[in-house]
Amino acid sequence: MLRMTEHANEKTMLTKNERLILESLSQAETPQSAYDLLDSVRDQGIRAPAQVYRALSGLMSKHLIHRIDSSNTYLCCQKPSHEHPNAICLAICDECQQVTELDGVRIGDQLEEYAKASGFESKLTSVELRGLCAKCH
Amino acid sequence: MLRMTEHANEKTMLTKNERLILESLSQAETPQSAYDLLDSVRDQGIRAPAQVYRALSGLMSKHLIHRIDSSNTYLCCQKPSHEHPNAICLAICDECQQVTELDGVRIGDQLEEYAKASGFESKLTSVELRGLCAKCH
DNA sequence: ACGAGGTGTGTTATGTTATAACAAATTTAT
DNA sequence: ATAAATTTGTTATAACATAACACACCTCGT
Ligand SMILES: [Zn+2]
Ligand SMILES: [Zn+2]
Ligand SMILES: [Zn+2]
Ligand SMILES: [Zn+2]
Repeated sequence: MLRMTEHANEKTMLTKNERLILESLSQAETPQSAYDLLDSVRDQGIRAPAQVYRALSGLMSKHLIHRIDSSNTYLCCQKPSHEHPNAICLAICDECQQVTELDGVRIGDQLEEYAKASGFESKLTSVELRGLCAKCH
Repeated sequence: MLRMTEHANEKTMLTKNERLILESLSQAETPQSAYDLLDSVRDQGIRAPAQVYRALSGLMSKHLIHRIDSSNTYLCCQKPSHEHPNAICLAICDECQQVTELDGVRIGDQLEEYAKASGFESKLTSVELRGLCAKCH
């Protein structure tokens, strides 16, 4: 971990492996699987899935990346400065794989309303839209 | 498969394995993994994952079951008569695992609106809310 | 009746995604 | 300095999913 003097901004508190994985993800043009990432950081000393999954897990809890459940892939958050929204909303193009992150606060609030009608108290919601992006349709 | 004379209602056109899996799923109290289902139908002649996955795949395309991407599990559709909505919305209790299916037409339309602002044309969206159900919170 | 085409089934093998468990190294706190 | 906490490296295994192929069965046109 980093020294105490660097604790100021919690978002920059990344471990070595988290930095490697985040760097690799940020250079990718499309969402990457954990094993894609493993391949791309092998030459930087990472050898086992567990190391990658630990880094991914840390980055997710810091809200710097998101996981796409429908494809078991990961991508950088496009709103890394946002307050943790109650929903993560990703519009994923089935043609070119580009992803656009939508406003998770607005959509999350709306969904929370709907759910509340059934007595459900939502904490964390995930929205994945599949279709065609502006370029592809 | 059934005879031609029974083709009338496409929703009842289930294969033997689809019927077995749907029956098993409908008796489960919580969402089941493919391997949970495999265990529960072993004594009815199903022996391999591929058979289960084929049945699940068929049932999903007939909109009789849904898959929960965040937990790799499957459950019966709670609105089996609904016209195929543009969104499947599941509110999943983290305490008791009960799932409530919300109105996918209404929510899907709303999300489609939001996405369109980014030029995205959505076809099929999935919403998974995590939290506590009415009983548990 | 026959054979072609389509669909469903059974089976084996393999591919893909993710975690458990533990020891060693490093960082931080006292 | 030493103890405590965290991060890392490593091996092994668990959990989830599909590929590929042979065979059975039904339907349809001849
Ligand atoms: Zn984000
Ligand atoms: Zn596109
Ligand atoms: Zn449904
Ligand atoms: Zn509950």
